[in-house]
Amino acid sequence: MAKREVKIGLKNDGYHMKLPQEFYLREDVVEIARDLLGKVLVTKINGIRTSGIITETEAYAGKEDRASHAYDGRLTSRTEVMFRQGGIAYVYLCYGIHSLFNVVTNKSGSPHAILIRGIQALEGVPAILKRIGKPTYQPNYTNGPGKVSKALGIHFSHSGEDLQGPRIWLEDRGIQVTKQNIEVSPRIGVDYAAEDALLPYRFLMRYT
DNA sequence: CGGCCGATCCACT
DNA sequence: GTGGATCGGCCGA
Repeated sequence: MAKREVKIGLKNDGYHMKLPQEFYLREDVVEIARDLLGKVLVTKINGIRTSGIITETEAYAGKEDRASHAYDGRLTSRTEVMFRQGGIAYVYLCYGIHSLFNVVTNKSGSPHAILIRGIQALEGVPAILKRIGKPTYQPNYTNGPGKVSKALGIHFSHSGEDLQGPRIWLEDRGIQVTKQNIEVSPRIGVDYAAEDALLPYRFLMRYT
């Protein structure tokens, strides 16, 4: 088998297994953030299919989490997406330049989300390289949240997209990630969140 | 309205 | 290690 284009499931896109809605509806956003390591984030933007293995995530635990955009129930036209039922994308503009992609989880009214902070490119590498303007792929080209969106063609206008839909979704391709391969740490860039800044809500996949 | 600032990245020293 | 890029969201007046 030369490529990773292996038929391992039959659902929606006819080739791979999309993570089902129930995956996103679970209560514990921290657990889901851990589960997302090793899953595959796929986009088909303007007919171009690109994907990557998720290697880094951060959980944002809703109204009680001072680091979350939805802290204290803050409901605005931007954060409204987080309050919807899990299984959709929350994408917002950061520093005026970067679109940051999040997975919304939990039931309607519980604004939990997971920031995807890193991937390892899997499919559509030429298209990814074209988007990021590099000649050859290096893992550090997709090891930050802004870089993830740039590589996969995700824009903040995609906020609210259904993850069972045709443009952005996640797949399980059977990549095993054991506890030994997971590193846990506090979240990045949330110093403003007081005591919540130290919560161990960041997960990284150790891979060689 | 006006002003501040962010769940970042990269080039440069 | 530092600073500039760059602009929508948010809050206060």
